[in-house]
Amino acid sequence: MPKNTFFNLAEEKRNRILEISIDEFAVFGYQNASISRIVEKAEIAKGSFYQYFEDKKDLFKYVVDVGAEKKLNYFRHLMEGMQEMDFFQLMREIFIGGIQFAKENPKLSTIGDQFMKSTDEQLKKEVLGENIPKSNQFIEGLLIRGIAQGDIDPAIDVKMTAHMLTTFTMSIGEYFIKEVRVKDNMEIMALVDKMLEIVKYGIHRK
Amino acid sequence: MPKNTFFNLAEEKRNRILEISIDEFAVFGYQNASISRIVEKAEIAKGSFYQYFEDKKDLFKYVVDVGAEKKLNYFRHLMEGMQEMDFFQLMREIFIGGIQFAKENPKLSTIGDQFMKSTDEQLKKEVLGENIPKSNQFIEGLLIRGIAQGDIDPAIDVKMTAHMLTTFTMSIGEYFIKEVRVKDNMEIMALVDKMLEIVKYGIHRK
Amino acid sequence: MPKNTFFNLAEEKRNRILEISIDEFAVFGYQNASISRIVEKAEIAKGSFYQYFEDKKDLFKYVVDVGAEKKLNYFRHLMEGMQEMDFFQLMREIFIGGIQFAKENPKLSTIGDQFMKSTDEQLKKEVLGENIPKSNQFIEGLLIRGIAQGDIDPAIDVKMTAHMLTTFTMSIGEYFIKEVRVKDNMEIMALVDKMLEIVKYGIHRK
Amino acid sequence: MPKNTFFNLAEEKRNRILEISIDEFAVFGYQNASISRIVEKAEIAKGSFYQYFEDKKDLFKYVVDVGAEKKLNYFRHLMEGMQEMDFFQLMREIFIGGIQFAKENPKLSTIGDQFMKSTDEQLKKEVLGENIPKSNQFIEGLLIRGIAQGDIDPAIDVKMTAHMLTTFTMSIGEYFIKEVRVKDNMEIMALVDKMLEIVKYGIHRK
DNA sequence: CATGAATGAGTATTCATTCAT
DNA sequence: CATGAATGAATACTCATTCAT
Repeated sequence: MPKNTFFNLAEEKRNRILEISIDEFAVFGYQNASISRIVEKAEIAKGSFYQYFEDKKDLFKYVVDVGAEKKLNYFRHLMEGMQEMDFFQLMREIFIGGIQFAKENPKLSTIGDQFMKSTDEQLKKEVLGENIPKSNQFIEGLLIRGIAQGDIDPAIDVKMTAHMLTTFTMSIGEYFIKEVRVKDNMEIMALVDKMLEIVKYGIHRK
Repeated sequence: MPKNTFFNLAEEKRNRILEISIDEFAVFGYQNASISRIVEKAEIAKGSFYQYFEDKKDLFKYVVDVGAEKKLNYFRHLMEGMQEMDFFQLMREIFIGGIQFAKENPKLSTIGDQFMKSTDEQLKKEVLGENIPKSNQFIEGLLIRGIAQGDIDPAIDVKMTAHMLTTFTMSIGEYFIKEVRVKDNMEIMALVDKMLEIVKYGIHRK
Repeated sequence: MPKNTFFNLAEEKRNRILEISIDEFAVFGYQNASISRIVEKAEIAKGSFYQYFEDKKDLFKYVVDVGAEKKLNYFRHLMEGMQEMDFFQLMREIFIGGIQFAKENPKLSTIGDQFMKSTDEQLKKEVLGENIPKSNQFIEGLLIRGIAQGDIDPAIDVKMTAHMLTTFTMSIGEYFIKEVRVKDNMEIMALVDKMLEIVKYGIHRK
Repeated sequence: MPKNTFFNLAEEKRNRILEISIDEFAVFGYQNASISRIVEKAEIAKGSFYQYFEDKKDLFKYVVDVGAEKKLNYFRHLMEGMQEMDFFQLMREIFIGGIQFAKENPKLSTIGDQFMKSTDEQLKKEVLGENIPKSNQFIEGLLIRGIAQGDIDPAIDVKMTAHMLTTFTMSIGEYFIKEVRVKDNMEIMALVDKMLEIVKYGIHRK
């Protein structure tokens, strides 16, 4: 976590540092991001940086947290309506939330994707803390609930299915950014529905 | 490509260098891999390294190639029987081949996965040559063929479905390495078949 | 140009670095000068060096500039009296200025001479900027003026004569350093006047 | 001197090595010339090179010697007619010989010029041997003879005048290569005569 | 006489971090 | 809280030369 000194900063300055850091990590990734470049662009002294953050990792952790926090907001409304929705409606919301977040925060999205895909387990542990929040587990929960409520085939392997869906959920934003470009929301919805059809009924000839 | 000097080396030495390089790239990734560390571990002089390889990228390219070559061997038999198989049988072989490769070559598998997931497009272009072979396209081809042969629902969005399956194909080795540990082959087959069931018929309650 | 950090340094330190760099370039020339040797002698950290200068070329450029600046000072007074002097009086001043500079700044003089004689046109362009100031042209101008004022034989080939005189002007400092050793100024003047006699009337038997 | 092994080589090979070395030194100068590049272009083994030559310097020495030898041939005829010529006729022959050599052997000429201008005294001593044959001395001799024979003003400072003329003799080839381009011999003669006029009668208004 | 692999000290440059003011 | 100079280990890479065969 950043030190108190950082949060005591004038908002304008704090935001400037944050935005520039996001830019840096989005473009260069964690390893190749350069503190020197950041402080130069942000027009703060090198020493000041280390008064705000423990070190490079501390800044990165913060940026990732900000992204996660923002992303969560795209799902907040879910929690409320959750009870009334079945599994596929929920997945629909999750897909849409993920895409929306990626569309509106492409840099944070990129940082998050890159980070999740990285194999630097050491870094992951340090950034996410001990409790690497297996996003798996959330979807696993949904699947179990879906089975209980009779939406989902009880014959599936839950863990594996959760992995399939998680993997895919995570790659979805990237796919929309890279391949689909910015389509209007109607088109996005249509594509999401086609995806869900597949998840639901598979791809075999009906 | 490594220089001839490398291939003229005694096999023992050549393998030592290769193995140590694979270790290095698997642990640190391309950017953070250190030539100094490699030559030290391999007990060769720095200058010697540069008699064998143009530069770091040349070594990496070689390691990736070795991995690709090895992986291909897991699919060679496919090409033959390809005509008689339907889409789902083919996917089954692809999954199994991928898993087998990952099980038997975890480090090379890691290197390949990391590399494919990396966002350093420049590096990709240089390592893979101009024609970055979108693995998407292969599966796209299979899907189109599957539709033509009546195995697959013509209503699907081919591009998107190809992306779903590619994403998953690529994460599958990783999944087995990380989650499933080394199970016996029977169990693996069973799991693969469950996956295919899902791809084929979806997860909804039948 | 060195960075501000360099000019903010304590004068003692700044001079130490400058002197040691001058030594290094004078002895080894640009190509063979070693940053490592410089920082070691100057007892500064390697990283510090790169806080002061962009790179090796930046340091060299600075050293050359310092030399040029110093040399110019030996000619400043010329500009004023220029109007009243004829060509031979001007050349006299130029010779004397060059010799004086070389006598009092032998290392800078060496560096400048070496640099001007070097065949690395790329380096020259980068150090001197696009406008490689052909010293030829200055003397060409003086010759033309001399002809107009009736001091100089209009039958000479101006370009070639300018080249003769320039070449000689440049080698003059070197000559005095190497061959004549440090004589008193009276003797130097006498020699300079003999030179001018030759330039003026040639060496044939009168 | 190259080792005997070099002179035992088939003429074709020996010449190939020589020509390629001349190219290399002409383009890169002594310091930046690369043995690796030479052996590669000449298609000989690295080890073979060191069977022919002691080291890089040994090769350079040889190349310089070859150039000097060739240059000397442009002056051989001089020695015969020397007795009948006066100083200015001799200088004329020397200028013309120098230009001719530079025109017909531009690479060797470049190597020689660069070498003579270099300030690496250590190298000079090693290449030329202890008795650095001051070309000064040759012209000094001519001047003294000229004075004795009544061609030249006895009032001149012989040493200094020799330096002036030497400096100029050496820069003359360069001047013709760089500025005058390949003119026909008539024009060259005319320019040489103008030069000599200046040396003889100076540049003052007659 | 030919070969070419082995060597290792050397190069310029980068970068996160510390520390004194 | 701000500053920016100081640090030094680390990086990829080069090159003339040696040596065993």
